Amino acid sequence: MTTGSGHRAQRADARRNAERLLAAADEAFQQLGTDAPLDKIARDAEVAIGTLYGHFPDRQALIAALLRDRHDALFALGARLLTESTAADALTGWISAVARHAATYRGLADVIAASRGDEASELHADCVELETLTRRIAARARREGELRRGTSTEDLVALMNAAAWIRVHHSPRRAERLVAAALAGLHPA
Amino acid sequence: MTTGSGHRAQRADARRNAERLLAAADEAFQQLGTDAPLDKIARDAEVAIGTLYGHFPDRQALIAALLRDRHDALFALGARLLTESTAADALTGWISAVARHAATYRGLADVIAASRGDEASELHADCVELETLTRRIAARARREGELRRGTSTEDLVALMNAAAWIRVHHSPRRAERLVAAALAGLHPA
DNA sequence: ACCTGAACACCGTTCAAGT
DNA sequence: ACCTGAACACCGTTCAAGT
Repeated sequence: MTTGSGHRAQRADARRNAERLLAAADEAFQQLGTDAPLDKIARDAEVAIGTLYGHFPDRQALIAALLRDRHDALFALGARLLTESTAADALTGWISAVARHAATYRGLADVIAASRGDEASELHADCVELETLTRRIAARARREGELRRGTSTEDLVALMNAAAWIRVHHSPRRAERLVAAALAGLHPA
Repeated sequence: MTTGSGHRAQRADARRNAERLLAAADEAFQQLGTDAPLDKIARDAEVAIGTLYGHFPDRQALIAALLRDRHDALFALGARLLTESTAADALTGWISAVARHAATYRGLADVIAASRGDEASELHADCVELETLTRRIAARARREGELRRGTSTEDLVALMNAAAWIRVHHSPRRAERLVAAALAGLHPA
């Protein structure tokens, strides 16, 4: 207890390290994909490798921390689409937005797909939230005659992930064309 | 020259090693995906790691050798579809067959997509052949009013790869439903 | 002509020792 | 409370030495 300033100094230092690590990780993932070497990230952040593990117990934790803000923005967009757009616009807008998000880093679509089935993953809660929003947006589209009855939530999740994969491995344009074609094919008309 | 039997014995041995390596690689790729450890493959084949590199200079060479037979069968199917099926059946049959093929190993869709743009890849020639068949099957479908005019060969290649990705990361059923939806959406009607 | 395995580099992960 | 980096295991790749 004495002064407390020692504690504050420590925490500020730790916080600074965490931020440097996140910045380095973002750049590494952007350049090399989600399986970029962790020791390179530590080196770029100018901290020891043990410090990285101290802040982020595994690669997933690092990815989850980096996606935190993006996910919050994405979920806010989903809520807005549900109330402020037509059912059709909400559906196409949501699928595109999630596909764009899951293409933030090469390999992210694979990580997200793997987290869906893995309760222990630090991304699992985000996947559940994402699926819930997809379900609600899909339900509205179905109710208003914009989506075929047989189409499941997981069909749409698969479409979003596949579109993200195409964005990375082919091009954003191809991805958008596939989404447009698939949604046209899933129309009840 | 002497007897020649020495040479034959050597070659038989080398051939046997190559076959053991291919069998081990097939099993490893099937279980662990295309980035399975090469030293595990050598160990399972009961040869030294140097022997693996002697036969297959890199991972791509190993994958290419394993796909050789499958690719030949796939190309034969493509040729058959062009002559022995309706334009519509040829298109759906081809897309499904390639998607199923590219999902043989986890990670194979990524390898194939990467080989498309890489002339140095040992799989590049196969990718070109695959694209040529896709182009011809698509051209016929377009001519016979089964495929929208704006649809490019690469759109279809992207669809096949994405379907393969979904087969692996979601399920074959989702993949088939996406292909059906996308092709419906790409119909001119 | 082919095989072997030691050697080196690289990366993930832990932990005893420091402040 | 946090940081450090040595230590170990694992994997990719090469190559000198063997047959």
